[in-house]
Amino acid sequence: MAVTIRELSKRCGLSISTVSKALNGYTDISETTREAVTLAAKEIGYYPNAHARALKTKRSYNLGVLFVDDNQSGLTHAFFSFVLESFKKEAERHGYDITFISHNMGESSMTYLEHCHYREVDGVCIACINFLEPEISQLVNSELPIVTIDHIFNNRMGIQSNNVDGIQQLVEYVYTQGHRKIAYVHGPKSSVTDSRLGSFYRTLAGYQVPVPENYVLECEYNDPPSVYRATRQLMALPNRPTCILISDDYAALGAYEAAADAGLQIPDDISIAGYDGIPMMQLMKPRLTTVRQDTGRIGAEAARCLVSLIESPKTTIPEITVIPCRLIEGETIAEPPGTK
Amino acid sequence: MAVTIRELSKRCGLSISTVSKALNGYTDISETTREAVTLAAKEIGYYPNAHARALKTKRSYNLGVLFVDDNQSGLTHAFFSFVLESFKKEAERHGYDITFISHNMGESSMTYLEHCHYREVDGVCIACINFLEPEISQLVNSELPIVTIDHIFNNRMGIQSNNVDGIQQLVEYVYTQGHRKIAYVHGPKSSVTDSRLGSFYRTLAGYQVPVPENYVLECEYNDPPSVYRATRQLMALPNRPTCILISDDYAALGAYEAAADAGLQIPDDISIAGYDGIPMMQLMKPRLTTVRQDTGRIGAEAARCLVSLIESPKTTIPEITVIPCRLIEGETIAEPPGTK
DNA sequence: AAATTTATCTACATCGTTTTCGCTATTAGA
DNA sequence: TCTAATAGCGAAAACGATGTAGATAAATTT
Repeated sequence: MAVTIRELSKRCGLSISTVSKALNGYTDISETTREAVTLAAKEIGYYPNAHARALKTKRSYNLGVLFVDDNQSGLTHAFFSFVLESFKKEAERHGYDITFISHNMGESSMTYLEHCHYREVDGVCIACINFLEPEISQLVNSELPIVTIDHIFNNRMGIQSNNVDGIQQLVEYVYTQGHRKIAYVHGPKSSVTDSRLGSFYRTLAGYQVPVPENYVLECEYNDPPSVYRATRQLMALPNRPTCILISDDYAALGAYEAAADAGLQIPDDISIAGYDGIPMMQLMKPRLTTVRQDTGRIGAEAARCLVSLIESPKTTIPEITVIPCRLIEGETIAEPPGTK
Repeated sequence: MAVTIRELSKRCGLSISTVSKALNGYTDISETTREAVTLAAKEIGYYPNAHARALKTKRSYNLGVLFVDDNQSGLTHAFFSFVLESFKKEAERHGYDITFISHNMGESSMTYLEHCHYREVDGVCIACINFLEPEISQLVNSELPIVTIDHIFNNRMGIQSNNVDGIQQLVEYVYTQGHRKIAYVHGPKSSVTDSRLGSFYRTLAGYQVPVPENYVLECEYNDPPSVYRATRQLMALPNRPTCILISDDYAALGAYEAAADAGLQIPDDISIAGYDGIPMMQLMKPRLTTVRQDTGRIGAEAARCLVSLIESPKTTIPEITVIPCRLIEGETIAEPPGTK
């Protein structure tokens, strides 16, 4: 059994109130008793019971994490697991645990918001989800502190990777390498996809490079098979692109496979690039050229913002935090074949 | 604000006690009022506050998860993230949320056990950790329901993949493919490593295949660089092995890289195999031959055991649950060069 | 008809905290 | 020397639920 404040108070020969106040930094406690209490607390390993405290203070020191991708990859998501990990680390640094929000607890199914209320989380981080679901609106319209990753709701805090700049860097790079026939296998419609796709078109337009309609295909994020299919399709085109940009690093595995199955060498016969910069793809042969998103900063920033939103609601924090990203030159982009 | 039982009771024109009992299946409540209460609860979206309930009942419906690997990969662990995901799913099915146990909450650092008490978790799942740490002993010697994955404490419940059988299948397979010079790059000392290593030696002894001392090297789990180094070392041996078994799938990426850097083709010049069967490595070219651990069952079984341990402490559950695994024939094992 | 049982419901203590308010000394002010 | 201020502590009421023990009315038994 955990030790309670009552036992601690007995041991110190003080009232419960005094002990509580001593531990919580109230000023009407003498330094000597405070020290005595702190010491005794350490000795018997006292920690205030989180539930009792939450009940009284309405603060659970728990952050809800809402992360549901189309593939249900959950914790196994090749990219987001990194964001989550750093979110969690930063949250812990501030004294918060995290709780995954879902809507199927036991038999009873609850909405996301109900789950949040049930566990009384102090705030929620929403990431990588279908932001149009009504359940999400319910949550976003609630009074809960919320931070979103990779999506912006008006008057809600958001963390975003600089997708426009990322794609621009990437496109400029492949253009500089000599590519003029550049295809893009992008993810399903979402604000992230929109920024990247927009940046893709804009940058190429800047170079006056035309983009045939059939050079742009949709696939699922984090889903190699769908990229495999799209890549095969592109490779079979009469006017085959010399370079294919893929929605994300992990899914790019599908492109590696497609190339191998089509008998094409990367990058000699065809160039490819990913997006995300997950460590694993930097171990591939050839090393994937990609844009690294700073998962460490994205997650940590999200946690930091959420915490400060909770702990000092007045402070005006920038609505949207944009995290820079940077090109990683791997080995999957070469000059297009026949160049010289 | 979440809606409380008081408001619900007002709405129903009943006392708080009655409402509580109606919702908790007490028999001294008439069917009609029970229905009225349940209906009203649904209408106004009432859920009992988890903290208040936990405070009173001493049950938080929260499971602690303790997972700390040497590399601090945390949620990003290529293999364990799958186990965690299925653990979480199964836990949720039973109405439990999960909480990650750590020892650095905010400024104050607490032991794992203190964190468990603080959050009043109903039970703990321990996985992939240095099981010798004193903090772990403190936890294991506590009164908390505990289930371990891949390690057995006496009189504690444990879930284990059948490592002996897995390695045996693998060794038999490579032996059948004609290999006689088989090396093993294994993980650091642990019960899992011991079982696998033991099975490795035993199976080869059964075939009367000698294992030179320098064929067996230690590396870190989930750490491609250390496997890279070990593999390079093996490849540089005068009496080079024809086949190298690697500690785990993800780390095997280091072997792919090592082979490429040494100018060797897999599997033509050298055969390799992994262990775990994570999906990602089945997308590699060549597809990794490995032993698939059933992460779905391992995680789910761990959750199931833990929950039944919590909810019906009397039931005698098998102390140790062994989950079968199976060989996956990929493309990284071929007949040794010069065979014919 | 009185006594007893049964069926429903309610009052109240409780879980472990925090926090407001009041109490008692002691110190300072006049 | 007497009053006012202050420092340090404690009593008690919450927070939102559960669960025991009791209350009331109706039904049954004697």
